[in-house]
Amino acid sequence: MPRVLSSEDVEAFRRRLCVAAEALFAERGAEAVTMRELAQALGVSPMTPYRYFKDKDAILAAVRAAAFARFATALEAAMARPMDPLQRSRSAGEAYIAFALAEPQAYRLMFDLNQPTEGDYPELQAAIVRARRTMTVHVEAMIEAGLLAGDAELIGHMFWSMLHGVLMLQLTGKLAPTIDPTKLRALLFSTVVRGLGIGGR
Amino acid sequence: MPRVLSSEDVEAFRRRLCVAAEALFAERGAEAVTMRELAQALGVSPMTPYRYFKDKDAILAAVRAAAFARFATALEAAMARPMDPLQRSRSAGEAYIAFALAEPQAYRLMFDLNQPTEGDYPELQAAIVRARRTMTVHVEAMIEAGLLAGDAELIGHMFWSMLHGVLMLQLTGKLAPTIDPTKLRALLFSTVVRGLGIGGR
DNA sequence: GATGATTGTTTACACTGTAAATTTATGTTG
DNA sequence: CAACATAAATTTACAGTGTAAACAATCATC
Repeated sequence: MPRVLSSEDVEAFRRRLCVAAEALFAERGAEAVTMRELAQALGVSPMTPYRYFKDKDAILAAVRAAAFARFATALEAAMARPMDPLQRSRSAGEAYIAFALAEPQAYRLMFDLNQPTEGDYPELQAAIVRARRTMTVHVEAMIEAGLLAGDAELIGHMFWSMLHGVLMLQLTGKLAPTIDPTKLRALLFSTVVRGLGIGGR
Repeated sequence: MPRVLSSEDVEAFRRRLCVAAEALFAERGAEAVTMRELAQALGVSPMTPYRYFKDKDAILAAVRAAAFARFATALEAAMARPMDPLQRSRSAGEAYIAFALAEPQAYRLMFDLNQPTEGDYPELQAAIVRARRTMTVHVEAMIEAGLLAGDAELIGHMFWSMLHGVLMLQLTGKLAPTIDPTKLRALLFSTVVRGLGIGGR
């Protein structure tokens, strides 16, 4: 145990801890993971994490922030290649869905969990606003391109609501067994697109 | 303490317990409520509830079942008066929203919580299917009236998804502060209705 | 090399759900 | 009616939780 930790060391350990925590959270849900087993996974004593994070809530906040960052990165990547606004919008939606289905626990940590102390973690706060922005940029683009008219933020939230709704019902196993989630999403998307009058007519 | 409990007595205590549990759950969330304080709220010792329910999970199941029942009753009431299918559908949607906003915790208990042992409680199971049916009846009516074409269950799930999405984002405080939930719901509803081509054109 | 600060560990505590032992109060029986 | 049997409720006890506080171990600096 070296006497002094460079801030890189601290950062490194924090990252290591976040990775381990994320893996455990993804397995059995955040609530079910114990500080003691998290510590064991890192090969340190149960109290060591407390040197790097105030408490379990702070760890949760860090893991959430990381998830938001990955999410934003995934969406930005999906919109990176040049394409027309409608394509870009569809691509963003697909990336959103892909992320939620690939990392359901991360998705729920981000968008389902209600962390009352959320405001105490500026890093998390920043990650959230970045993710939110990523979700509305393409709507603005569509409006600017004249494909759509109205309040960009409101319309963005509409797409968000609809995606979030199906995904949450699917992820929590609430859909009727007879329902094919993919079909349901397709119907939703096409209906909303038609309702907005995008792409012609 | 009478020596033998009639099944009415048992039922009565169970109901009393469920009411108390619901109140506590609504205040601070189900997870945060302690068996000890639930017992205290009932004026009994901490272990007494275990005579009437196997464990805390069973209490949660009972509370959820009660919530589903109230929910179904509310929706059925909203659809009771004779009206044309479109009105009925709108009325059901409004009742859905009203319930979710009036009892957000109950709503989350019903539709957000993932209770892995859900299948072990037939009463809960029954309450769930009743609620689900209530949510699709009016879509079937619309299809029969020729206002709509397609798979009733799928379309019903579409409405459900969209309602659930906005409501969850609102209830978990994820909407941007600039967004008016009522406006958002109105936009969603009108867009989907137009997209489905209901009511003319 | 002694000192002091900083890292990590050990111990300890209040709290959780609940199993097991124990008490209490009643209905049944001699 | 007294004695018992038994269901109902309570008390006690335990393993496990997050984490505060005491402690031990390491190294930079004089």
